[in-house]
Amino acid sequence: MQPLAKRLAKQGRLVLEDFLPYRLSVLTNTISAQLARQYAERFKLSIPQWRVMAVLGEQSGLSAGEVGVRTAMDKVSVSRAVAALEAQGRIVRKIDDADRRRTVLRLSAKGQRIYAEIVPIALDAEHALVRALGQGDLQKLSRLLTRLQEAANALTPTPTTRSGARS
Amino acid sequence: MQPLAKRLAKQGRLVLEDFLPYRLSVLTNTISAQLARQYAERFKLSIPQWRVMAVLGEQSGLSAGEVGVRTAMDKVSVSRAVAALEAQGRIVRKIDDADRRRTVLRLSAKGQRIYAEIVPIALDAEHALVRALGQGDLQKLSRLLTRLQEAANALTPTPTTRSGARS
DNA sequence: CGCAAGCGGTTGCATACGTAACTGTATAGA
DNA sequence: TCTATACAGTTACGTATGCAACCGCTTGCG
Repeated sequence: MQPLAKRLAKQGRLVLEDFLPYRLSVLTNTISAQLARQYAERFKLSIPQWRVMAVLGEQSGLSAGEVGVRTAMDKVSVSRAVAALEAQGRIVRKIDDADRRRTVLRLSAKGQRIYAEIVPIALDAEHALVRALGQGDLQKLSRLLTRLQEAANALTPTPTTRSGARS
Repeated sequence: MQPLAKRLAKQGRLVLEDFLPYRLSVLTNTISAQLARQYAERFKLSIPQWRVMAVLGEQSGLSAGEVGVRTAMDKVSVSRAVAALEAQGRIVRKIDDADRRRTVLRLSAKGQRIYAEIVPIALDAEHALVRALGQGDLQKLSRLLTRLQEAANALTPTPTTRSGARS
């Protein structure tokens, strides 16, 4: 950690510590590990499960596929998270009558209570991260992340549903 | 994706798409998956292995523990990556005479050739990401990431060696 | 010395994850 | 209507990953 350094790889040489993908990876992992620990300890929730609850808390009645799109998770991850959440009695699954391949997902009453507990924790965590940034910095960060994500998407061969990930 | 949105979670509600840890996670995963694919296809290298080579290419003769610090990987990951790289004939392991618990690591000639091939690819990938950003944006991004990393470190209970991660 | 405690590194085990194959349902076209 | 194809979601399988126990070596202290 240099005090006021360039911190982006320079011509020709590659210094891992300054390499953007590496820095993003370490940062993300630090944050995700921290959040995962909290969710797991307090609610026995994995990050995929937490993501599913997060989208269902905002918009109820989505199908598994729609959840996948909104959480950037592949369908297998969604399927597993949904199965676990259902086993815990936190969500309810119902086969769509109009199309019996689809299942419609909702938070149960219990799931809603947990959701209500988790949201402030998540927002606090986010706040703790951005506390050190000014208001202008925050918007700048947001814009930069959007641009980087677009650039990253442009690199991937199949810009179909992206998958995996943490947080 | 809103055209010019706030994109950071607002008071009370939690919109996953705007939640900073989530956005970072998706971004990192997109990038890491892309890099991992390239390394794997062209060099049969995993990201942990690539990281080990990256630090040894910059500074030869480190111990496994030192590699761990510089790559933000835990010692198990380092151990496995080193074992694989040695099996591929890309690095050389030598027991330290002064302290026979330690092993000193170096790239082999073959390893150095591969390293020389990979560095420009990695830098190109980084360049493709930041291409859309201006020079000022780049420095801003770098500073923001540094601040966020510091904030994230402050949250973790044991600020000892951080682990895991991709890229 | 001799032994307890600590450190560098590895291995075993249990879990998480992604890819691909599979089940059941819907649908377009002959 | 019958059949081929596509789609939603699940299961199976191989690999990767983290934690904890472990092995050998070193060192501090009696």
